[in-house]
Amino acid sequence: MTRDLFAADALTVAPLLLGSRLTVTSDEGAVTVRISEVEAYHGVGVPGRYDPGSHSRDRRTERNASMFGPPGHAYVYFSYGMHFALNMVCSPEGVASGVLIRSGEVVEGERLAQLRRSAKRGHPAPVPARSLARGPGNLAAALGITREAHNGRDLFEAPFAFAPPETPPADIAAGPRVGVAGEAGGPAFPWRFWIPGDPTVSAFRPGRGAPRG
DNA sequence: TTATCGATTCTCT
DNA sequence: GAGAATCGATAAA
Repeated sequence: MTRDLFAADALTVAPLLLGSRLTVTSDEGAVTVRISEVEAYHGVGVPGRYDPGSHSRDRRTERNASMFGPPGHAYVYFSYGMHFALNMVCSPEGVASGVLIRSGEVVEGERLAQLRRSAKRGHPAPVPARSLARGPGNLAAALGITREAHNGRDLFEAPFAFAPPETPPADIAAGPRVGVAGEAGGPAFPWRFWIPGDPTVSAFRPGRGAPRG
């Protein structure tokens, strides 16, 4: 059962998701991405180190509620007034942990992904293929993810479809998380994982007050 | 190539 | 009311 993959905590699961495929289907069609970059976030109830960078670090709120839900489901949040971001919920129900899907390569539905990205930007100039799902906001846009339609939904049922990697990546790189403030965004938390050399991996941006490393 | 900044709105304090 | 798990444009170097 591939669903069992998500029973472990996010830090364990995150690197195992690299190279996996996620499909989202809608009336408009289906878009599939091969995941190239992820980040782990640990919240309430996860054994081990306190993660000050997580939405669910202290308590359950209305926004982060689905991070406490059953593993193998989606946690979708709205960011900076204009972007959605997709997480895969890990750990047993009641324990909050999730893997943020940062980037991927569009392997199916490139035309639809391109249309969605153009619509969001407000002009029709195409974006380079490697940038279609580069960065969490862009990936969610390419897949047509919204909080209303997808938050809390099962990743193994429509409109989602999830498949683990057929052959895991030969190499995996790890480093600080992107855009996370303070120590949680520094080398003390190398909880970002990516496929080295993959052109779809997003650019690193340090968070406010994040230490250099 | 690196750095800074505006857009836009939701969530939590 | 402050700040945010971002993006893309623009400026500086």
